[in-house]
Amino acid sequence: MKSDFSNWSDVRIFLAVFRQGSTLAASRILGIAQPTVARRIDALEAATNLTLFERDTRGFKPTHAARDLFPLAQEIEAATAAFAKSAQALTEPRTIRITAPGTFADCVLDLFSDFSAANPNIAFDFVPSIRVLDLSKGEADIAVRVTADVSDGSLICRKIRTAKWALFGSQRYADERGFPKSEDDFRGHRFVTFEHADVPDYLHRWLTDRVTADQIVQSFRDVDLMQAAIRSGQGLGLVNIRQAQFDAALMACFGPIDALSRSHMLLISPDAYRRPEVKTFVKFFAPRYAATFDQS
Amino acid sequence: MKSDFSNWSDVRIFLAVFRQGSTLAASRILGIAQPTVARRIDALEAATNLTLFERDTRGFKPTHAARDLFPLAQEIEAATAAFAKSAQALTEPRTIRITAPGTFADCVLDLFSDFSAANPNIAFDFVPSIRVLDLSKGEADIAVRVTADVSDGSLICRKIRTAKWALFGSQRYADERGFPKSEDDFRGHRFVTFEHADVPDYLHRWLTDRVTADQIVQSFRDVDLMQAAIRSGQGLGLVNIRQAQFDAALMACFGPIDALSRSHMLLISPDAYRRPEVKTFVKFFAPRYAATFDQS
DNA sequence: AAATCGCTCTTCATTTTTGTAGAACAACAC
DNA sequence: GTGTTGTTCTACAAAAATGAAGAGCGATTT
Repeated sequence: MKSDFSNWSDVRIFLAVFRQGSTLAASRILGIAQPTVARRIDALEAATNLTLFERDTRGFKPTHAARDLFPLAQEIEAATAAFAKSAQALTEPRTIRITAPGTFADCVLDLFSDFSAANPNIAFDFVPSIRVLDLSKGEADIAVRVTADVSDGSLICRKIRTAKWALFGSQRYADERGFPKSEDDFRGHRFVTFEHADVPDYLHRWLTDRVTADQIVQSFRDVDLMQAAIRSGQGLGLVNIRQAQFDAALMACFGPIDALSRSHMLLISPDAYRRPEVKTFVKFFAPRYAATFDQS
Repeated sequence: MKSDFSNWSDVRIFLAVFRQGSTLAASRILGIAQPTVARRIDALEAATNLTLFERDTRGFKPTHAARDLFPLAQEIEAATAAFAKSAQALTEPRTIRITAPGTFADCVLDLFSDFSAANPNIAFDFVPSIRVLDLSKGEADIAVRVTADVSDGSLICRKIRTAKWALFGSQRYADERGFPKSEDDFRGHRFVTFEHADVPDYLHRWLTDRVTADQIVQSFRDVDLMQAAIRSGQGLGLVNIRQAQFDAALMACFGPIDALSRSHMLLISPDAYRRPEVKTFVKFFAPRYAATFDQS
């Protein structure tokens, strides 16, 4: 009485033998040796205390007990098939759900176009801004965040860029008024600034906290226009350091302003990072993003 | 990519680890060693191409994929439980379905009482006379038959008794008229016979085929009465040889009449004979039946 | 009547799986 | 701090399952 039905795989063998009518035919279907098939049936019979097949030289003929059990064995088979199918589905590429600050889309749209061209089978779903925490709850796969603090240690966190800012002016401005030497030296200088409802205003606020309203000669809603104004000598303005490198006319008054540094992070839920398509995307995205500029 | 989900037992392990949260706790539940549990999970992950658990020093934490798969694994578990339960039910003693000639019940009722007293958990179901063939279709488990021919070779056939018959008379009859020497020597003799609607009449017909109607002096509907008539010398009559041994007054005219020999068979379907309660019954019944007499 | 085919069973060497024992590590209690 | 508990790993030896090859046996075909 050691009825120990723990080897569930034996019902796979049972079904094959039942359907084929012989252990030899079953062994061919199952891809295992015939003696093994016979041994598994012996084991199943021992486990159930039943005689499942009538053996003779022309094959294995199911007994009444086996016929009774057959439909139940099929149920098991169906359940395992569903399990396997679902497991298979989980390995297949799915839509990558990504969340990012509002300004993000404008800046890196090209990157997504490029990626989609190279990987046409990987789709994206841009989910409206949600908290970082929600990543671990599975509401999104990837989040782009500009804050430095990573609240949830279970998330994979990849710093893809540190945006640094400095105060720039033109040669003409320098000739006329000179450059301030530090952020405590703004008296008598003139500034241009950038403001937009969709963009975090910490740059603008940093300026207004340090200069009087009449020192700000103009406020732009477009970065390029503001840069043009700086170039033409209308005032000093905050520009991303790497972006400024492409504009020879811009000259930094002094070094990067640490208080304005912001890390750009890619946060990925570990579950998502296991998915090959997510890995592929991150690998593609991170270096290219580092080379891009945005205002946030 | 050798996704070969053939070891169904691994979902048993999967469920235990999922529920316990650690391979060690799971190993205790399952009664197998912890490294084995961990290895089975590794194997399942390899088979499904999924990471099912996040390993660390405090246990195995299910991933999202594992959580998705869990309900399906439970389905498999439920199906195997149903299978095991059904298999278990098939091993438990069931009613023995028995079919026999009409006269049978009267003759061996005591045997059933005795058996039931000794095996109170084994029940019987007397099914109305059906053909032998129906045994193999599973309509009954055991059949008692008196014919010699066993049509279906797949049935287990046990000859439990050969009933032989001879013509008996009393000393007084012998003194008055002498005994016939053979069945061709019935002229001038007188006979008694037995007839009953519920009993096959081959004995009676054998007699009427060989003697004239006026030679039969009396017909009884009760065997004991007929035997008493023979004893008193009223005529000769057919009596079961073994039954006659108990009645010293009865004398055989000549040897057993072969044409009247009948084998009593116990036919058992192989499926039924595998059931322990059926085996027990047959073992009990066969020798006792051989010691009993009946008219059929 | 002989040959062939499709089975099952047995044996034995090989491969695979399992268990045991112990190291290493984090969390927690005292 | 220190010890204890609960966990995962890694070896390595032991046990078990597997496969290959071949004997034997009926039924069927030639």
